[in-house]
Amino acid sequence: MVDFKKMSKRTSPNGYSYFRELTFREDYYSHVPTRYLVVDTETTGTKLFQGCQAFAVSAVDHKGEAWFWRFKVNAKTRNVIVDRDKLKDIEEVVSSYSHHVFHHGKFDVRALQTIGIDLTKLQDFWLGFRDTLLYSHVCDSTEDHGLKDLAKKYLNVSNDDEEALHAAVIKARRANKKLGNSTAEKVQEDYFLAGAELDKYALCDVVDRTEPLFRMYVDVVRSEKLAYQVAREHALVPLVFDMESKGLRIRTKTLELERKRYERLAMEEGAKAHKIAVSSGMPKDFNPRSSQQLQALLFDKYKLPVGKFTASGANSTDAETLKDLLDGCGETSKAGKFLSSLLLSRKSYKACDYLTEYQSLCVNGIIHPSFNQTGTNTTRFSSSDPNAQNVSTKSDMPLRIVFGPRLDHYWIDADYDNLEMRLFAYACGEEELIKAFESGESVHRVIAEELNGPISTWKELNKDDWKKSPEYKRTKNGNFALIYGAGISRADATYGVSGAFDRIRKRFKKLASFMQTTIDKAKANGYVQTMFGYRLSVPQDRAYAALNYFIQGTAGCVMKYAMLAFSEDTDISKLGGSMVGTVHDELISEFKHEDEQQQLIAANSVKRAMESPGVRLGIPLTISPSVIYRDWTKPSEIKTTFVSQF
DNA sequence: GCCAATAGCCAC
DNA sequence: AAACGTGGCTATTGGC
Repeated sequence: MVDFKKMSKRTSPNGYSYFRELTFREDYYSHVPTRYLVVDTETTGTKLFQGCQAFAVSAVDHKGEAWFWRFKVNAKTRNVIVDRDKLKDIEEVVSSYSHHVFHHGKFDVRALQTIGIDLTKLQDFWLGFRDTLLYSHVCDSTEDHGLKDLAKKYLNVSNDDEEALHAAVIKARRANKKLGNSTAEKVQEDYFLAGAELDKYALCDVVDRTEPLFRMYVDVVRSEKLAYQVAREHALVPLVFDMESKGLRIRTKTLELERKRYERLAMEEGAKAHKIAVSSGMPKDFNPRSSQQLQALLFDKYKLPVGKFTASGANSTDAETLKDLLDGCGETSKAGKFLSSLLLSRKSYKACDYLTEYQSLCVNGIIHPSFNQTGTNTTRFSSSDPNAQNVSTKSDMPLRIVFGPRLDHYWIDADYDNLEMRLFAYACGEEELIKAFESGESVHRVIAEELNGPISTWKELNKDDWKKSPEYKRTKNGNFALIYGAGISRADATYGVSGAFDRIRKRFKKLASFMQTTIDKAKANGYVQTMFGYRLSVPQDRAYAALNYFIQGTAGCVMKYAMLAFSEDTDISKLGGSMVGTVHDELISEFKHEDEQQQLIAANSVKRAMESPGVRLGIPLTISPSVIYRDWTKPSEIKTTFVSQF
């Protein structure tokens, strides 16, 4: 087992000071500053890179003195009409405090930038920055972190103000529409149309909600000794803020060409499917994107055999089911022709939808995904507008091709090698698996041989590439299922070997006992702690997920520390490198193109930064950086020379 | 017109 | 009751 107590030394690996620095800062986050200002903004929408702006600012200070400023909004263009005097006033008040409290401050700081107020320029702004959203996640990672929900739950503040505002906005929208102005998709984005209801609501948010919540959380964090974790989340905010500002370059020409290509394919195949459906007796307005109408055709008209069911008991029409049906009825039958056109058009629609979304969020060739520190139950980031963490890598839909480094720049794209499985093996202390990791042998293969016999006896062994053999692939999936908390039957089915789960537990005894202890702990305490001590509450009715929380949570922590290391690495800052995105175990950073020697320094530095959390844990986390010149689908290998010291 | 539920599918 | 985790986005559908 890893001796987590050893870590209390708070030493920092490879010369990085972030662990020590966070310890120093614990005091900041477990005490209420003597003077502070709570700030909130109201905006014309959430997409601040797409023209949405702040139109109102509310604030209250430690003494209870409150302010409210509001700007006019042009209802036609949705542009905020900025009043210079008010702006000056806001700046004067805000800059007279060294501590600023927000709920989701990253958003408010960005919102204020849209009207020309840049808080990040204030002296030591990020040091005085406090965010109740971050406190909320540290104190209870699983609960809803929305300001209204928290205030209702902990302060018993009603949502009357929001309901009144909502009603007023719906009314105002109708009037606005009559004037010929378009309304936003969501009611919240039209809050600027309301009158006094908005003013009241905005003040409530700071006076009755954020300010008292802040004081409450500081107490909780002090008494439950969570300040270190709060410090870590706060330390990340400026890095994430800069990462979002930087954004990813979109290869706009490729995007448009690909979008058109997928669109054409979607239309063509959709038309074929439609024609067949109508000739089979479906109405002329038959919509192949409707699962209900599909069910009527496939299971009522064609009488195809029912496969699996959806959560609510309907006959599933997902791709897996349709492929099975296609295998069953053959490609030449009417139903078969329909199904193959449908599958292709659906896939193409999907690609087209993604690309259309990217296009709509692209500004001057750059896209700025949000990375949300509190968006998951497990310390992972979530990403939105667009979600940069689910860009298709499929060979028949390689959408990563539309993302790439800026001109005269390259990316260092590095991901951890089998991060979660590795953390699992080391956390268990399972020597044989650890040995496999340290010798570079495939752990999936070790387990595959346990379940299927020696590799030489595998039935469908592909000699050139055993990783493509079904034995290997099934085992890999099974290992993931294990980490995800699968039960016996699901695990066995995924491994494709009956009794697989039990055999693994018998062979790897420490793995079995670690799984059980983790679940027991979660049942007893209501939470598990990652290897770095971040507390993750586990829903009581789903204790089986505890292992996943532990592993995924530890992996999430690894990435967060890696990002801290990246930002304090002097070689990287000398090269002007900056992070542009992360996909859970992958970190993408951008550097200006100079020469090969500098590129090697960049790759080595990224490797050093990303491996440093492993040094701290005593777990060798290996990463292999690659270089990207043109687009995200084409990494080229770079030989690094850096070796982490344990 | 508004909203929530449902289904489907992309990533790790 | 069910038991494979964490997310985000779009389209359809039906209730109010």
